[in-house]
Amino acid sequence: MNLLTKAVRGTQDILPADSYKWKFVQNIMLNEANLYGFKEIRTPVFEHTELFDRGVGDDTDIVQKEMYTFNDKGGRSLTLKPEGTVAAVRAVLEHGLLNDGVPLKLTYITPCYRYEKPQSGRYREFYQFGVETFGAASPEADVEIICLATTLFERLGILDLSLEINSIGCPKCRQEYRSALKKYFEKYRENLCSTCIVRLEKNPMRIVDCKNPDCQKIAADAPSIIDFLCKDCRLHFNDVKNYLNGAGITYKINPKIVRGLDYYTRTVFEFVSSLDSNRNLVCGGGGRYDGLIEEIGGPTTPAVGFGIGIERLILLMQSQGIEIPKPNRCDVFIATADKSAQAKALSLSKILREASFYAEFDIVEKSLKAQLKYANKINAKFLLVLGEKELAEKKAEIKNMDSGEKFVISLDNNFFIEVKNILTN
RNA sequence: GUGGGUAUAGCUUAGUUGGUUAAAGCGCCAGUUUGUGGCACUGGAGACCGUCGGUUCGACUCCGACUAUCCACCCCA
Repeated sequence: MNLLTKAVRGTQDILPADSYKWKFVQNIMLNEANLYGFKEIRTPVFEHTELFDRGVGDDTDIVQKEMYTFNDKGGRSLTLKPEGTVAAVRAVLEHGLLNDGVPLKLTYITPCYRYEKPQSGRYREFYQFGVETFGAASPEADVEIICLATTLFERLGILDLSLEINSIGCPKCRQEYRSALKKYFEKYRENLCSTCIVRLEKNPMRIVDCKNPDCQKIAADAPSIIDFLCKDCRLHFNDVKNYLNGAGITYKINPKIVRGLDYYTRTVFEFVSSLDSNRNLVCGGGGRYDGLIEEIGGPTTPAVGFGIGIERLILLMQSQGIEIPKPNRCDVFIATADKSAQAKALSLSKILREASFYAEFDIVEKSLKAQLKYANKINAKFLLVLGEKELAEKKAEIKNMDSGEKFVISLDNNFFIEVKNILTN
């Protein structure tokens, strides 16, 4: 196929046959966030590259090899958002949103871009739903967001998601943990995989969640972050667990969750699904990032957030056979038997549409028979046929396409009242 | 970045050990006597078989490269 008529690798068109699903899911997300007090924020698709270097972290995979970075004609280095949080933080700082008092709770649905090899549930352009709470250091804030996520999944009808949580502490306790890990893994240096040998120097915490079986074996007995949490971090984590228990939210502690972005502190969590056979799909993830705002030049401000990939979510819903409500049916199709009736069809459609009924009439000059087939194809509830006879008598038949029942209605001033009665039973 | 699979009408697929006009279903369009859809029947349009090159008298079929796509790993949403 010609490149001219080909979508870019890793991108996809959402066609009319599917777009209603997106709308349904997005509406639920935004509505749910609103119930928790999150207000929508919209930020540009691209930002200054430095923002992500600083915010996401220089040595993360995302920054190192996955960003869509380009120079604009003014010589600025810009980057398409690889995730949503950092851009939201930038906007918060730029507009001094924190000066209006805390907490500041924001939500968004935004496209994100990462140059990765596409596969199931992974695209180069994907949509992310996110919520962010700024200015709340309390464990309640963490749990509120986890709560939001679980009710959201419930509302969407998704069943088999399991919540896994961990605490990766603050920079202080993490430093101790890091050196302990280093010491531990150093003993097994020659048995580690090549990437982990590099990690040993740069970021030993990532060895813990390496998927290489040899590394896993070694990591099984590695020290756990939880044993290295400082007093404050430990208390925070305990409170999170207690609140989750109190809220009846089941979870599993997974000390291997490290998360790939540099900015996380303390609570981190993931929602994992055992989709299909043995595949584990991270369907949503998030955590606390108390250091990020300061990192990009703002005041020291605690924050916690969470993101869901919409493509993955819809994939998951489809694999579970969850039915998404179909869009509204056409209320009335107005067919015309001859051209002289077209003007009337137009004006009657206009009346119906102005009253928020879904009405259509023929705009491609089909034969009457073809119009009826079309009405059937679009699954119209009612059919109204207009021709010379109807125009002359100012009366027409309207037919219930499901039952075949017919009613005579007038085409004069009483048209709307009579039609409305029939449409609304 | 690493590994594997696939590439035939809009969609889902057939295509026999390479042999002449490349099939089918769905969808689309039209008709089955005149102004009432669905069902059924009939007909029609629609594919240079991903691209380029090679082997051969002859390639959709074999070989190679490229591209695209899917899947897994890595990583992540």
